[in-house]
Amino acid sequence: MDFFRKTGRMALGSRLRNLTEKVTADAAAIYDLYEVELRPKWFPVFFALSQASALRRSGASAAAGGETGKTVTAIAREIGHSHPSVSCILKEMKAAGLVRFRQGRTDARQTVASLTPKGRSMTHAINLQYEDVARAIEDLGRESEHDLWAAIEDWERLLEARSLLQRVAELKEKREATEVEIVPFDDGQHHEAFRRLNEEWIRQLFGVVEEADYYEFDHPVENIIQKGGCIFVALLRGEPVGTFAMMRCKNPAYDYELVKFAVSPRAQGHGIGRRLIEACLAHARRTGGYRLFLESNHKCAAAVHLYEKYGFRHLAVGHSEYARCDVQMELVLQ
Amino acid sequence: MDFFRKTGRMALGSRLRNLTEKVTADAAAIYDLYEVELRPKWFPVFFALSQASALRRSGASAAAGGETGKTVTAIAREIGHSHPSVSCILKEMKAAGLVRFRQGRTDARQTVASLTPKGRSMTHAINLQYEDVARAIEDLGRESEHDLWAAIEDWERLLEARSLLQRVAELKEKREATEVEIVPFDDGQHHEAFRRLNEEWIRQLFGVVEEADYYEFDHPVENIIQKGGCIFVALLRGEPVGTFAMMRCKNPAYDYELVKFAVSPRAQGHGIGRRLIEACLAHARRTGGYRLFLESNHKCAAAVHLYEKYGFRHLAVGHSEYARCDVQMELVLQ
DNA sequence: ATTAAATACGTAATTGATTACGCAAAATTA
DNA sequence: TAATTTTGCGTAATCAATTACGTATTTAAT
Repeated sequence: MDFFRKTGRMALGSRLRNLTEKVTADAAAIYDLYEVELRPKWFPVFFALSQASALRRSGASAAAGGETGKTVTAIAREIGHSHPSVSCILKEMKAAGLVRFRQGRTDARQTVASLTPKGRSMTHAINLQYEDVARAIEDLGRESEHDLWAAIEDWERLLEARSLLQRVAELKEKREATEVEIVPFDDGQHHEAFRRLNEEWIRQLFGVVEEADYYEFDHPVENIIQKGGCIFVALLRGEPVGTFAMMRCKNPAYDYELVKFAVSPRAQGHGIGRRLIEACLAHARRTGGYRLFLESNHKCAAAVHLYEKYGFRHLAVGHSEYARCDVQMELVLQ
Repeated sequence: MDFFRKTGRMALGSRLRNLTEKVTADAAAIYDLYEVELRPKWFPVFFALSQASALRRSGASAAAGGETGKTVTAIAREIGHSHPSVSCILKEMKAAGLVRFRQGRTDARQTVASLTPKGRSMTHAINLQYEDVARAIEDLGRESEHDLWAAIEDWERLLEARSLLQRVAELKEKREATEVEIVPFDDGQHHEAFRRLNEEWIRQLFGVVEEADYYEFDHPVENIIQKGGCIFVALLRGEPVGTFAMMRCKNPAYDYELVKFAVSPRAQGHGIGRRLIEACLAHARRTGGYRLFLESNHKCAAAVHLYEKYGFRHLAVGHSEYARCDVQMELVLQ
C-alpha cells in the first residue's frame, strides 16, 4: 500500500528529488572524465568567476584599470545561493589555489574574489565539459516525448500565481464551509455535549476533573452566560464536536477569560479550533472587550500553539483556580 | 551573462531544486492549517505506520495475534530513506509521544514501531490534509498545459537506460575521436615539443629542471627508445600537446618505468592524459611488460589521481634519480 | 556632524539527510 | 556444533546547504 507515493505532494516531491538526484549523481565522475580537479559544488562559483575574467580579457572593463573578480554577495545573487555558502566555497577554492581575494577598492567591506592563473588554466577544460553536458541534456530533451522544461515552467508559473499553501487552504475552506458551523450555546441542545467534550480531554490528560470545572459544567447558563460571558459550540455536520467559552473576569486587568476549549480528537483537522478562537475574538471585538486572558497546560501543545498563532503572549504563571494550570497567556486586541 | 543557468545540467538541477522547494516550502504552514502537531519530515514514517495500524484494524493480521507496527528497515525500504534516517525520525516521534517500540517477537534484533493512541488519533486529521493536498496537486496538473508527470517519467526512463555520465562520455568520445590522436615519437617532428611540454610544467611547479631530465630531453631516441623503451605523443588537431614515455628499468622488479608525463594546460579536458596512459598500458601488455613503476610528486594531484584510477598503488618512497620525487607507485597488470 | 539604518561578510549553529562503523542476533556453511 | 557471513539497527561523523548573529563599514536621516 504505497498509495501515498503515487499521488500528492509527497509523490511529486520525491519524484522531483529523485530526478534531481539522477541528473546530479555522477557529477564527480563527469569531472573525472575531463581530468579536472574541481569539486562539483564549486562549479557555480567557478563559472561565475570565469565569466568575470573572460569579460576582463575581452576588454570590457580594461578601461576601468583592470578591475576583475566579483564580490561574495554578487556571486551569491548570480548563482542563487546564500552568501555564507559562497563564502565557504570560496575559502575551499582558495585552499586549492584556484582563487585569490583582495579588498574592494571603493568599499572596504567587500571581498573581491578572482581566479588565480591556476584557476584560469582550468576554464578551458571546464568549458569543454560544460558544453558536452549541455549537449547531452539537450539530446535528452529531444529524445523525450513530453517537454520537461515547459512543464516545469508551467508549474512554476502556476505556483507563483497561487502557492500550494493557498490552493490547499482554499480547498479546505470550501470543504469546511458546508461541514462546519460555529453556533452560540443552546442549553437545551448542547448542555450534555459541552460537559462531555470537556470532560473527555481533561480526564485523558490529567485524570481528575476539578471543582472549577463542575462550576461551569453544571450551570453554564447561570455561571457563564448570565454573568456576561458567551459559549460557542462547533458543529461538524450538525454534530457538536468543539466548545470555547468566554467568561467575564474577576481580575480587572482583563475583559474576558477564555475557558473550556475542547475539540474532539475525531474532529481534528477541520480547522475547528481556528474557527472557535476566531469566533471568540470577533465576539470580544463586538462587545468592546479587548483585553483577553487564558490558562492552559503545556501538555496541550496544539492549543498553546494555536493561541500563540493568534498573538497570545506567555505570562509568568501566577495564582489560578485550576491545579492543572501551568500556562497563562494574554492578548490585547488592536 | 547567466547563460549557464539557461541550459545544461546546472540549469536543470537548479530548476528542479527550485520547483521541489516551491512544492515543499510551506509544508509546515499546511500542517498548521490542520492543527496537526507533526513535523513535515515525520510524514512518510507516520504514513507508513498509519497504514500498518489501519491494516490491523481491518483485521488482516488479527489472526496473527494482533501483531502490529513495522520494523525500522521495513519502513526505510517502504519510504525510500536510509535506515538511520528512519531510526532518527522514530526517536523524535517517540519523544513527542506518537510512537512506541517493542522488540521483534521472532527476531530479537528488530525494533518494531507502532503508533500510540495519541498518534493514532492524528490519522484522521492527517488524512484530511493529505487528501486536500493531493487534490490541489491534481488540480495543478490539470491546469498546466504540459504534463509534468509524464515528462518526469520520460526522463527517468531515458536516464535509466543510459545515465548522464554515459551520455556525456559518448559525446566526448565522439568529439575527441576526430581531434585527438596518440602517435609514437618521431625525433624529426617531436623532439622540440617533447622537451618544451615537459620543461614547461617542471619549471612551473618546481623551478629547476634536473640532470635526469636533460638525459632524456637531449637524446630521447638513444636513451629511451633504443634501450627498449617507447615514447607516445598526443596530437590535438595535429598539434603535439602531451607526452608519456616508458623506459626499461634498472630495478629488476619492474619491466617499465613511466616517465615524462606532460599535458599542456591549454589542452586539458580532452582526455589526453587518459589516452596517453591507455596507450602505455596497451604497449606494456603487447610487449609482455606487466610490472610498471613510476615516480611523481604530490603537487601533480591530477596526474596522481589518474594513476590511482588506473590501478597504480602507492609505495613507501625509496631512492630516486629525481630530487622532486616524493611519490612512487607501481602497477602489476593482469 | 552625529546618529540611525542598511549592507557586506565571516563564523557558528542548525537542519535533514547521508555514509561509516560497530555490536549483537540470526542464518548459513563447514 | 563451531565458525563465518549476513542482517538489523543504533551512534557518530560527515555533507551541503541554510539561518542566526556579530562586526565593520557605508549610506541615509536628523
